[in-house]
Amino acid sequence: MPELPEVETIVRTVTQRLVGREIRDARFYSTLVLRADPPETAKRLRGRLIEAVRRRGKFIIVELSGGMQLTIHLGMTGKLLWNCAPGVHTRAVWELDCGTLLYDDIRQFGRIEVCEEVPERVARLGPDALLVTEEEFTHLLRNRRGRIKPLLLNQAVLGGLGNIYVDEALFRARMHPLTTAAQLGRERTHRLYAAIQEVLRTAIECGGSSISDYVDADGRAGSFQAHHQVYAREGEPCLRCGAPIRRMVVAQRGTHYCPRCQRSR
DNA sequence: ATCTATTCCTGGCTGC
DNA sequence: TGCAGCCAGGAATAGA
Repeated sequence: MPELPEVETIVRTVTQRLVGREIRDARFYSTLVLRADPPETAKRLRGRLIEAVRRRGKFIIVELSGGMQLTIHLGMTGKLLWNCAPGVHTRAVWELDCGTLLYDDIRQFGRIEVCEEVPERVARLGPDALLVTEEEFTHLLRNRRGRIKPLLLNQAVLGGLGNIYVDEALFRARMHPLTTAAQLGRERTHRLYAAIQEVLRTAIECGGSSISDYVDADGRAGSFQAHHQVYAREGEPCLRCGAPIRRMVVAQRGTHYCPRCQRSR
């Protein structure tokens, strides 16, 4: 499941290879992923130079000459692969002057957009979880009556966190997933902010988490799953106190926490 | 504003 | 071995 650290890893893997290169041709095989006309979209890309590759939240944004933007969201099972052979799950191919970039996506929850304006779904994003300052973060939580886990998953509030990293950050902050955001004081807000930053930075250093089949553009798996302390550890002992990790459903997501360490509501 | 349920998808797993 | 049924979840959407 690609979240911020996985997307960041992919962007870092492909940036140097792509910037300055030309898109010679593009092909799209799925109108679930590309909700537009494939030949027309390919035509808009042909001959463009890649000026920059950026990440915003979980989006990959490829800036092209002439103000065109290629925006990719990996959904649940999307992958960008460099110089790989296409397979049954290949949904898009970009032929560059120096190699081939593939978009593979088993479940097709991912989306590809090509347009000159910032796509609506990118414009709606809150501040990036990796770049947000503690002051901004404090402000985001203020006057929120909702519970902390759904709030952190809300991309319009904070961009980039997904289910795994929210659970891991809440554990490290020793905060219960159902804690009301507005009732956090300065101390607990600081603890949560620090936990999010720590989890994201360590996960990026590890090249992300490979839970099901995530790999970066060179096919390398991440290793942060070895550092998971609660995610997918239901029934296993808490690494801090030994109590069995519990699982419940919050915001329709599997939510993993230690009932002893994460008591504060 | 905030909540819940539903939809989109397919591979992998469970249980008969 | 086969197969039905269920589960995983990011994000949009509808409705309460």
